Amino acid sequence: MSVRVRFAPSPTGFLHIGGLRTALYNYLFARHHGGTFVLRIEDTDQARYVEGAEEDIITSLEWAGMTIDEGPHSAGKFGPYRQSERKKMYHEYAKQLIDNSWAYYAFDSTEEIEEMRDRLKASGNPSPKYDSITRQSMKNSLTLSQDEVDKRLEAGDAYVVRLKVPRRDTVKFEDLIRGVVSFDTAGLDDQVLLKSDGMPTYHLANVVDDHTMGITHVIRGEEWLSSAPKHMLLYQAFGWEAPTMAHLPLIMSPSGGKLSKRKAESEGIPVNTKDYISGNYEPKALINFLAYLGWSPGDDSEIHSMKELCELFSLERVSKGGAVFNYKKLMWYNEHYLRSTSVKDLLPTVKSLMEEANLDTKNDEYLKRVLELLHERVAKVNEFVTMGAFFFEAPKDYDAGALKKWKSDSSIFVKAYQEKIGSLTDNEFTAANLKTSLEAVVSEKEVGFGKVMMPVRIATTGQGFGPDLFSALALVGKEEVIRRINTAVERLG
RNA sequence: GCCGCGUUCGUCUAGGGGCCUAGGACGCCGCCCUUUCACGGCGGUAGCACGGGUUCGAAUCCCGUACGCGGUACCA
Repeated sequence: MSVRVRFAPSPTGFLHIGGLRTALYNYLFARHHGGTFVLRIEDTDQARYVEGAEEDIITSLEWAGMTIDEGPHSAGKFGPYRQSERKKMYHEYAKQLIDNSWAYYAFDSTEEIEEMRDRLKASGNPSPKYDSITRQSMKNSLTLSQDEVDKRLEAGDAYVVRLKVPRRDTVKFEDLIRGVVSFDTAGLDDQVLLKSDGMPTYHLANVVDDHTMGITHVIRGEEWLSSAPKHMLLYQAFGWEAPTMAHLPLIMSPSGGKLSKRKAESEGIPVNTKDYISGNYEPKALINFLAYLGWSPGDDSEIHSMKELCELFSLERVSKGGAVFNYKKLMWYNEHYLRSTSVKDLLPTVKSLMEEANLDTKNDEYLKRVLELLHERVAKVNEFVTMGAFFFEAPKDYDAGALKKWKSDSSIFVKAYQEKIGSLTDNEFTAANLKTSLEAVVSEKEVGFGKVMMPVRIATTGQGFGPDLFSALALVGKEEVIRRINTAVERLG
């Protein structure tokens, strides 16, 4: 049987980085086995539905380099791939469960259930549940007469369908990552399967869809582990073979706990995939980093393309414990991938970023030389813009940190240098000559190299760091360099 | 509270009874390179949660404790 996996997010917001990793592990597993990667949209919660979320999910997956084999916008014979469009199906299956005594109608209102919980709590029960014992005191098709049930149904009374969890049983199953896990059914609620708005809950929809879509492996976050026994019970109730389960460790925040939106933001970690897209991160870096967050191939390798990851991946090698998101390591990956991309390939991206920043990139040859000077120094593509803006326009202001190195005598040295290079012709305005000129000033004034070099750098680039100064100045050109020095002397004194 | 899952350097991890005086990577620190900042090269720092077993031998197996995380909804 060929492998079929699914990534099944609910469109309640932008695709979270944790969701992206879940998708990735599903994708890698599918590709490794030559299987199929399905995207299913779990839009059963109408209250939390967010417009545009589905598009964001698809865009994000594509950006990351995952191809969806089947999904709402891709071909597939198991559709529809949005749960809201499969509504009718869930009712049929729920009915089947009722007919087989695996589920029942329940007419309790939310208030009544709350009341029941309060009462149980007051009586000393520390964990009030809607379980096999409490259901006997509630209004449902198990306690009400058939007549009464029919009457209510006909009258259009609000109802839900609940799973009839066996009273005393143990649900055991093998998880590919965790080994055998077992749960006592006494701890399980009679889970709602069909909500009063007619929509199924996750539990019903998920099981029905996984089965009818021929899913062979369910790979999802650990937050689902506790509900897995309910799902196993459902498979049993339907008489279906359950897919193989694999519950992934969670991605944790550096301060502990699940990497939530709030936590991530307060710790400076972009949490939505779209933030990585707009932040100009390298998708290959994010993927490589994410793949290693909870998994490793077992050797000392660190760098792998998506293709290699597909070959190497296996669920057995996924670790069990939660993995803390390490932003610096992500940046290390980002730098790595940026550096291994040639200037030629970087050019179009940088060019459009420059244009977005309203910089006139002159010609491609010029831009290419700028990139060559900056290539080894940037950690993220957009830094080509922030670090290299001075190649295209005079500095608007001078970096505060750099200014500390602008001393009272700096203008003297800078002017001396200006005078020196003023005598060079345009053809002589080369990195080598610019360096010789600076060395001449240094020996004439009998000061250290940095005493002259740094002020010149600040005056011409506005920064206290950057690429080789002389190559940069040669590129900027004589006329402009002289003008910038004038401005700096005027403004900085 | 209850249920479940987990626990090797600060972080991600290798390790599945002797090959471990625990390996790699990120970070951090130092040195080299160097006109700045980086890159790069070299070196260093730091860990088997704790307590009991089992065994000739335990990071590796078993039990307990602690801690962490998840779940406990007509949310997914």
